[in-house]
Amino acid sequence: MPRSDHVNGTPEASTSVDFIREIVVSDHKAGRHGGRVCTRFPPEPNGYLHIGHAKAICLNFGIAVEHGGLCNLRMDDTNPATENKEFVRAIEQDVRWLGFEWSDRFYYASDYYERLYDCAVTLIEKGLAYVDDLQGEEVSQYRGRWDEPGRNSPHRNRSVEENLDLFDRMRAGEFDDGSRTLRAKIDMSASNMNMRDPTIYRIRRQPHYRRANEWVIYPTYDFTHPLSDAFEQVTHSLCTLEFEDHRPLYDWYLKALDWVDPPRQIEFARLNLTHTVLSKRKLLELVSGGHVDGWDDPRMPTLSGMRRRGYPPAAIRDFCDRIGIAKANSMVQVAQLEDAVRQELNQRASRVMAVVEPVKVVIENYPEDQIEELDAINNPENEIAGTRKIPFSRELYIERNDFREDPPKKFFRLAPGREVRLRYAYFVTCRDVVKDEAGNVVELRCTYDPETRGGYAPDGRKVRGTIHWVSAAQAISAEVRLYDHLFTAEHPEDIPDGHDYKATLNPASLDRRTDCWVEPSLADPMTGACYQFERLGYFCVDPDSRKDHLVFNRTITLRDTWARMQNKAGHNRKHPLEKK
RNA sequence: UGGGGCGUCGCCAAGUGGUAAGGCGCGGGACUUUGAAUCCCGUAUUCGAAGGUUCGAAUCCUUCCGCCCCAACCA
Repeated sequence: MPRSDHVNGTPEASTSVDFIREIVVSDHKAGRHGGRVCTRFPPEPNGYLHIGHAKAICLNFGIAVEHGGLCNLRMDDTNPATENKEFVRAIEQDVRWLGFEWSDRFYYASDYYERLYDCAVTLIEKGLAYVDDLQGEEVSQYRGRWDEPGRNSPHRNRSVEENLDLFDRMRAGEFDDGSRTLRAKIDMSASNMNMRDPTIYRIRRQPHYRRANEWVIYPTYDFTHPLSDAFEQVTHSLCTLEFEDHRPLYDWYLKALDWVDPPRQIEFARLNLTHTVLSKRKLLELVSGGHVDGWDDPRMPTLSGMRRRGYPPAAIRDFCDRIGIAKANSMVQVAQLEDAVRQELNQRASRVMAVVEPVKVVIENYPEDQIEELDAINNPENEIAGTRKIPFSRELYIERNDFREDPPKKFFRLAPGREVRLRYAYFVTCRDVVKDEAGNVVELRCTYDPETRGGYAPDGRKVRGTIHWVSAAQAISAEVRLYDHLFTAEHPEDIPDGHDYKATLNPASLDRRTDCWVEPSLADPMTGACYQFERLGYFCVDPDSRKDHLVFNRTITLRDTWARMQNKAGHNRKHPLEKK
């Protein structure tokens, strides 16, 4: 029993927090930043948000909520070449969908361009920045290497007046793209490469999606970011590990501009997930290369893809809580995410019956024209969800793999001469198997026991198997899209040199079934609604769905110990390109 | 090769000198009109390694090993 339990007297209070929250809590307690807590989520609108961003969103918005603070949503748009409005729209939608709200604190770095320009002028005036005429290759030559100091640019010692004049003319468009830059005057021999006179402004004749042709010079990330944070009075600026090296520069800019009560940058490890990729470059490649059907393809790790797939936002938030925040590079197993999704859906999803791969069953001793209405429970996890009526008749569909002509050991489902329970209906026994010329099973002839209505045997006899079904005459036809991991490789990015990660794309990641049957209660579902198709998994209504053509996405399967038992025979599905 | 980080169970991850939380996964069992859910039980004598300090070390010191990031006018 941890000692803290006794100290604060609450036995369950040993909830540990991550190192960032620890810092924020202690800053808050110490009354730093005037007792305020303000974070921000600063995506660049050059792609769609993915599950890795969700981690950052939950962290930033979560911390703000925990302290009665604020979290800003800011478009970090300083590179007009890659950014656009569609991405801004999608980002807003996804953050909102995830369950967070920023009211009027929606900002654009591009709204700060004038102010940033003024800051740059101040740096020049203080002798801390200069206009450099070195270009591309020369710059990197002068920068030196890790183990050798760089050299000062020959233009490093221009007068303040000359710098001011040149910088003004850069803005006015007097110089060609790339011909000059504004650089911070720091230290060309710094061991941290970021401090070797980093670029502040570059010349780019590139129309901006919001500022059009207003500017021909654009500020760099390293300059823009600390100042944007400062302008917005952010207190804690949380970012990923690769920016750790940039922190001295982040602090330098704020110090150079005499910023009072500057924000503090803290870095944490970004998320990696098995069986997928999370780099913007690769996601873009999957979309533009047509390997998936857009950013919101249900197989994508994007938030819009997950939304379409039927992942509840609460499950994603729960997942982010579970994985925690730390500084060690990590690779989270996708099973962790899937478990969060199942847990959420198990509570929420209405149970219905649907048959994805149908085989017809005829109940020989059931009256030809009779239809019964049977009671079915909507959600055993939630009593107030109530019950519904489902029709039963002489002709039904059951799942093809719930029948085996030659059943293996421990197979509890239907087989010649075997009795099973049709869920909420009757016990039936298979009497005959009808096949086509090719030997495929096309129909099962069964008999039912009228005494077992509702699925109960008055004589107390047991059946091991209960299978789902739909009544053929009332069933509604539907398309069902079954999804699997986008990559068969557990670590698609970790493959031998000379190979393309796309070679590990899973050819079976999408399996469209067009001849499925669902129970009549599903006649007119709302887009996005989620269901559990009993014994199959969780499904949601795809936006492609129409009243006369229902389309369901399989969000995730149910746990399937039977399938696992069968697979145990040793074949793991490791991709041939996977290492070791 | 210089700088910055990180190494605790298969995967995440607590732990902050007092004798290794928790979750996922996995294995076993109970229950079962979803082979689901639920419920039990089991899963690190040891914290990258080796030395040292200490009554006591995952936590402190030393050395070593391994992994990640950095030489864009990307973010």
